[in-house]
Amino acid sequence: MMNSAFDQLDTRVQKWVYKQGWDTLRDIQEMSIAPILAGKTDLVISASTAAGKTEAAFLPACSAIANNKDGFGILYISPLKALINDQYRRLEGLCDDLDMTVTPWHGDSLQSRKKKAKQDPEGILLITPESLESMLMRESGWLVSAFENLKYIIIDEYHAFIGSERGCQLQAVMHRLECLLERQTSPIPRIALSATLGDMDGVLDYLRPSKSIPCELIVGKQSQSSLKMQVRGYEEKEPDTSEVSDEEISDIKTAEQQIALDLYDVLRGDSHLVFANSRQRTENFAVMLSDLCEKNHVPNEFFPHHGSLSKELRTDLESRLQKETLPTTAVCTMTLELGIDIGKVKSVAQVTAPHSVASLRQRIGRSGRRDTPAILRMYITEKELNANSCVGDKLRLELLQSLAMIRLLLMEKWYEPSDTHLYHFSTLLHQILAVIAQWGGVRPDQLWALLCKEGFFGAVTVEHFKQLVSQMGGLNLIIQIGSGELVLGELGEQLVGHYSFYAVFKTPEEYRVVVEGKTLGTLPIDSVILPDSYIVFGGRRWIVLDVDVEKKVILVSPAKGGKPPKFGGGGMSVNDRIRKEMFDIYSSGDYKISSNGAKLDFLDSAGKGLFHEGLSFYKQKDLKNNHLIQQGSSVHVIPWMGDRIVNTLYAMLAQSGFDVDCSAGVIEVEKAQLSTVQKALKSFTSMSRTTNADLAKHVRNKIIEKYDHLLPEELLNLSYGERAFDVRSTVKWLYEMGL
DNA sequence: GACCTGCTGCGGTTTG
Repeated sequence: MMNSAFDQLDTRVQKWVYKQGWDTLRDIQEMSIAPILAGKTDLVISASTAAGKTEAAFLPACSAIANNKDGFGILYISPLKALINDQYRRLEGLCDDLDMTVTPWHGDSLQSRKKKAKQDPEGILLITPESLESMLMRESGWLVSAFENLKYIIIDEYHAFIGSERGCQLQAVMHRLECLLERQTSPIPRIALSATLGDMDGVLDYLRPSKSIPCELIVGKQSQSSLKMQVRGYEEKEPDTSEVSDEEISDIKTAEQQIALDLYDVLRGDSHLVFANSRQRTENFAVMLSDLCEKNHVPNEFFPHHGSLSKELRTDLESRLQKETLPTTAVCTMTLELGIDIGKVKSVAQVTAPHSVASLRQRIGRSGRRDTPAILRMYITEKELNANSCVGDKLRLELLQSLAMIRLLLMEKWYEPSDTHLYHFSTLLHQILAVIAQWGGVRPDQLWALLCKEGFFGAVTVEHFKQLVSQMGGLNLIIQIGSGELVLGELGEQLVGHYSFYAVFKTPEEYRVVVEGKTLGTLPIDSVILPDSYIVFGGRRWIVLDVDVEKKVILVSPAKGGKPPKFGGGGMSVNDRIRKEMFDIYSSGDYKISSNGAKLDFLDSAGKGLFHEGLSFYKQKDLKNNHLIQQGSSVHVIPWMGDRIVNTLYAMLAQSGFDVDCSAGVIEVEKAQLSTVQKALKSFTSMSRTTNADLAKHVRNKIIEKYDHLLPEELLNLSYGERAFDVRSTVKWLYEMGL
């Protein structure tokens, strides 16, 4: 371990490292020491889970503040309360040895601990962006003294912030803090810890848009651990009700039931994760697998885990996984994708195509124990074909997308870049209110300089800003007083005064699901649940006793039967690169992965059958050369491009009066002739002066972010248009297609 | 055809 970087650490930190029994530091830990101790640059540390990012940041940062006396030396910001609690436990030992205080500070942390830290701020503060926002708004005077010796800001799970509303708020809050502490000329170094990211340059720009100090990048070596993988195909049969009796029908298994049987056989007896993509499917698989345990008279080891389940149910399952004493399979959504400490599991199963390549990678990373390979099993269902099958089914698009994502991950090492060019006017409105609340009154030019000029609402022009401020005046959110300063209006006071103000993202209204006084979790208010109906929730079956609309409570009692409720949710977006890869696979007729000159096959025989069905339809229609085909009375447009371009084509066709439908990247134009649609598409090439906002004018529901309903129509069209459409790329594509 | 995250101050009850 003797090397110069390690020698620069505080001796007590060195001793702590020896005490852990580590013979060497990991590569990222070693590389981080010099730049962090120098403290002249920002830093992005990018590596996969369990590569030691936390220590890479904290070993040198703690060394640098080891002799600080007054005030917090390190401000650590995390997107999750659970992660703050995990990190507190991880840092306790090291900080004990340094005689340094660590204070976890979020909505659920102890009042006593917060009080102590307020009287004697010292060492490390672990906090959420929302709690930091509340400190800025309510205690900015105290902040100035508590942070007077602040040396570092460490941001954990940085990829979770990039491009989102919370990311916007985080940047604004960090910048406001730097201004409050008058540190513009000696900026506080920001250290961002992140999973492997798609677009590194974008990430470096995003961390400090003003670029007042440079940003360095440290990337961990890709882990060499091997991966065992199989994709399995299933066909959903249409039951032929004419020739079989009712009894026989009940014997026919749906594809999901068959998948549950296969999962039961292969997973029972060890610990695994099953990612099922939606809360409804998660509940369904958890209960099917539990039923199989009951039927076979063995103890249940399959449990659901998702964001609508109560904290208690979730932590029980997390700690059961962590203990590693009982075989445990969690059927889960992205709640177990990253962050929380559950140790490693033997294998990961993915039911239906993953939402993104980035998330597929995170999921695989959860599997594989010491010296054993990671194992991924993917279960894909396609519908049995008949005379009425749609083009998407005939092309076997879900299977094809899964194959494309696996190839992009393993062969190209490609992940989706985050979208950092959105407007986020909703968050800007929030920040205007927050800054006014912090200072009491602010001049419009000061607001503009603080929030927009420095760059994190960079796409916002002075004109946009004026429009927004005047709209806010009209709505009585703010008032301009004689001195020209803006202060809170009546509605503004109301919003800012309620505790729900601090979070900048939108949350739907929910019912609580309660059994005998114990809360199992929540359901969205628009899911229709009636008394006496049967539901599946938390992996068990219930009958609904009562629905209290006033108190928003659903009372349940154990029962047999029932189905998982719908949880609702928005749409998803597939990137151009994935659709192009899908096109390439069918064009070459080969989905296999090349490795050292060999072709690796990873598809089971049923999956191969489905693949060849899709491929033969592709060839029959010559889709390599035709992006438009006539099927009966409908014309199908198949661009093999991402959802932004598909949405744009869809909107253009709809506004030209066509009857259109869209699914999985295929647009169906009903009751139309090929030549008519072709002519229409050709005419769109002259639409390059149409803006994304123009297309958004015709969209009915554009309310996506928390304060969208308070925005002027023009700004709402702008932000929705940029999110959903891409006219320029669409016109370019139309030209390239020779249209 | 989707998923996830967070916030206050105070009043009540339980525990040491």
